Amino acid sequence: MRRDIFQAIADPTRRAIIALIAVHAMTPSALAEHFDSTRQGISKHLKILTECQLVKQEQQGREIYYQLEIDKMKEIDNWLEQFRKVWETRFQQLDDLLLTINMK
Amino acid sequence: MRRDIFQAIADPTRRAIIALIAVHAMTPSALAEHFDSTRQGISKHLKILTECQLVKQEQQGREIYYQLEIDKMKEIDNWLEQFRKVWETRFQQLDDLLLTINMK
DNA sequence: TATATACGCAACTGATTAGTTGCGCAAATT
DNA sequence: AATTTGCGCAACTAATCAGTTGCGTATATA
Repeated sequence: MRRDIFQAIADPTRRAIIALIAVHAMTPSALAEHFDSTRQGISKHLKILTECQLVKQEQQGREIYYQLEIDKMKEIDNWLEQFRKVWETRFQQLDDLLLTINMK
Repeated sequence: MRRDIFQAIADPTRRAIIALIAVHAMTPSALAEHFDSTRQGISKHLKILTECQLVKQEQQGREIYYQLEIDKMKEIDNWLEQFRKVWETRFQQLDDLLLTINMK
């Protein structure tokens, strides 16, 4: 069982679920209406999202509302940080190049 | 064959490859030395990374240098954009809350 | 109290995946 | 010219994954 964030967002259905519950919490049945698959299928995705703590549950009577743990999404942002440095450096290099050309 | 960026970065070995070649281009054999798997195993990962255009090749004699297409990484950043709005809103809400408390 | 609804869990299936070994080919070295 | 090195490709295997159907259980409604 790999079950990390990156594995969680690899599936397009899960990314769609994340986008939906980012707006407001939803039940598995409500979510399933947005997709072609069954409620159980969506539940499985929610289980994976829960296991890697991207999602938390809130029981209300017989309904369970799933909500996005927005802070967990920042982990992806943090991972991207190391590459942001690279693309800023490359941009700087392009900048330097343009400067050199202008100085000719 | 899914083969999109999110599927590409789902594998920890591929993320490690990306991090390595972000610094400078490397050959499959050189990359393989950093991992427990075989050169062919690494080549398979490079093939997936190439297919989703996260990586480009440059042949030099019999060696093939693989280089990161840093711009493609920005696609992940773009996807995160929609959630940045959410976490900024939540932050703003917390801010508003604190303001309300202070006003009491 | 009977019935409908919302859900999770378990078992199953077909597809995909990460990894392997074993080629063959082209470039470099001897 | 013979050998070594670097590589991609194909075939295979074991594991994982997305999705299904079929339960059981708890909550709500009639």
